[in-house]
Amino acid sequence: MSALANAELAVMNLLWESGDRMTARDIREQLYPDSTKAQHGTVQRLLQRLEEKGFLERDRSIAVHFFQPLVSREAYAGQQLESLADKLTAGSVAPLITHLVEHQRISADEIQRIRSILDSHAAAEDSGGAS
Amino acid sequence: MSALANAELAVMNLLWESGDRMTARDIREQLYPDSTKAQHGTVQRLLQRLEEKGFLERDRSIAVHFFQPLVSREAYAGQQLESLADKLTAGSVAPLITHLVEHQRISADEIQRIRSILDSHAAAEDSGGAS
DNA sequence: TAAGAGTACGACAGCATGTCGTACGCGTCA
DNA sequence: TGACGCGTACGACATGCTGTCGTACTCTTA
Repeated sequence: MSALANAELAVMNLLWESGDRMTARDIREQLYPDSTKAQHGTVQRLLQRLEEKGFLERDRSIAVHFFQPLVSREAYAGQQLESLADKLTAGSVAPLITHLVEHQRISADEIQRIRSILDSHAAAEDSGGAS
Repeated sequence: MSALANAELAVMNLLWESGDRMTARDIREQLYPDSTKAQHGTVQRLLQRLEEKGFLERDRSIAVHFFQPLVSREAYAGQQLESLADKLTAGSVAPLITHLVEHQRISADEIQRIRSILDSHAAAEDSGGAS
């Protein structure tokens, strides 16, 4: 999975936040509030490229297509993080966290949230699925 | 801080791994094992751009310059992770971790490492450095 | 001073990106 | 039925970044 450019990410953000499928018109109106005629094509182009990249799905059964994400924000974010770890820290996420924690770029609140994520995972492992 | 492209990252990797300052020649020989004359300029260009971006420092006091990183791998990695979180999850790192944990893209070992990072940070907060 | 090694940087091709224009399809309504 | 509006498909282009190379200049040293 490749990375998304700015405008492409903006489109995906709309789709992720809408929670429902959208038409190209919906997207254009939100992306370019002073919606001129020209931006029409721009949005179509962005949607087309996002479809090629496999980030969204297009319902062609109706004349006016509907668009919805194929990749969730969480999946994309997770994959980006993985790719970062692969490139920089031999696939390991811990060093990334280390730096953030040590330089206080993570709030105590965040730390607590992460800890409880890890804890709940450990609990699941214990009760059931450990390999 | 911007992102590094492939060739630039390769140079930084050499510097990070060497643990010492390097000359352009060192870098060229490791980056292009079949080191032709032309790659000379390529490496110089890469080094120049990395210097402009603030990723490395050049010792000009000698005719043959020495290069060393200004940004540690950990700092760069941490910053990239932050930037990722800013773009995708409103600055919060927890959701990124969540996905990785839930989809088992993190080993139990890694989880343990992260947990101990968080624990040691909490200990430091308790004993002394809380704001 | 001539040669060799190194530095500085202009120039270029390739690629992705964002943008626009245009051709075409399809339904609607006078 | 024909014109119009709206939507899709996509070619084309300017821009910016990257990696690459060539070339001019500098410095040291024999």
